[in-house]
Amino acid sequence: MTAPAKRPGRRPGTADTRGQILDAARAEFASRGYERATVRGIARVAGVDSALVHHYFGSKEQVFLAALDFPVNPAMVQDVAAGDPAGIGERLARFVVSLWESPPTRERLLAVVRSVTSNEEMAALVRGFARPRLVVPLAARIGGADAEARVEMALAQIIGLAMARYVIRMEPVASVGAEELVALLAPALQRLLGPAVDAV
Amino acid sequence: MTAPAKRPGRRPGTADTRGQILDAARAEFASRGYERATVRGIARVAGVDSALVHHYFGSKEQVFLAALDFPVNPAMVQDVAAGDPAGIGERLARFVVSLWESPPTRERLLAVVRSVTSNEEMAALVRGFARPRLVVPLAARIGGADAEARVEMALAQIIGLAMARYVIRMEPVASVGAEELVALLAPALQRLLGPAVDAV
DNA sequence: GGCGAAATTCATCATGCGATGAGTTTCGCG
DNA sequence: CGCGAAACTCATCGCATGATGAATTTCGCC
Repeated sequence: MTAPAKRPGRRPGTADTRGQILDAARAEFASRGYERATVRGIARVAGVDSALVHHYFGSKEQVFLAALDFPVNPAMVQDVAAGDPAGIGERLARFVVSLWESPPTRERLLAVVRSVTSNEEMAALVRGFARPRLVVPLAARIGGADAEARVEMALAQIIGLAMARYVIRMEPVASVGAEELVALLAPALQRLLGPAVDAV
Repeated sequence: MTAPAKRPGRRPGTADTRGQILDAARAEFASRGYERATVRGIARVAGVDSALVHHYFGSKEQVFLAALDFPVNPAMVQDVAAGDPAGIGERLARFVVSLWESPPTRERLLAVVRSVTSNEEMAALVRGFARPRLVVPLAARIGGADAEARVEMALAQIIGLAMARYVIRMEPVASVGAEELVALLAPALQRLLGPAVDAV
């Protein structure tokens, strides 16, 4: 009645076990970060022996990389950058919030955020991704002397919001709905990225 | 010439060994985060047997807490909140940058940031600190309907900047000087916390 | 229907960790 | 100067981890 007496050897039928392992890995890495997640834990969640994880992926690090499989392609960033500069904050906010509110993407992003703080390789990976793929294109689009720095401030706003909402879970931002989130983020981003407003 | 042949037993003279252990712990926790830092590593840096760390502090967690000893007192926040609302962004930016540019404080903050992502207890600690000590007082001061949410966006901007600059080390913000940092941060914070400007 | 390849588990290793208890040396009070 | 307490190391335990290699079962092709 309980455990179906798991015997060694191939299981009958066709199940996407590899996929289940990846799902389990994503969940574990997202909720614990790279260091704290364990191959055995992933195997347990996937309902599988830990050696099978090694069989498919070789090492913990490779499971991690396979589980990430990053879902932001350059065209999306182009779509955000193009169009009316007066709406760039809103478009970027909507894009970011939609990424975070989609569970599979959120898991990947959380895994990255949770791992980047204690893993220099992860930091290097993010660094190598962010600058050419996000900072430079967006900065080119908005123009101005300190364009890159302003784009990075916008990125910082986004990263920090993710930390506050999903990692630290600070109230009230942890609980507001997606639409209110956009309403909060959009103006902040707009002021960083939009045409000069000469405020202060 | 090499190692002075360390024997067991109390060492002659008076050395602040406990303090050295705390320094080593701060350095280790700051650069690796809670999970990755090890009691043995701390002991090695302090030039001491790992059992001595346990002798003084009992457990790894208690070393961590002792190494933190948080240096932000409520009066500082009051100083930032008080005064001309038109200057609150600048005052807060200067305060934050001065914290991060002071090495001992930076180590403590980095330890927190590096640990909060993979340690729910740490997250709870930050949550319990941020809301009553920072969010509520500042929100009360600036007023308005969504004051708390706006304060948290400002906090998010600060947290995210710390991540970008010190953890991920994204260029250019990783390398700009303190004064330029203030110049970048101040307007962003001002727009979040200052009197309504009705932009967008 | 046989056979190689793929899928799966089992048993096991070496390593590094946090922690503990016992032993040794020095300090400082009386 | 004696003696208890404090500072310090050593040896060791038990545990969890990542990893490996051999054994077992099923699949799918010829």
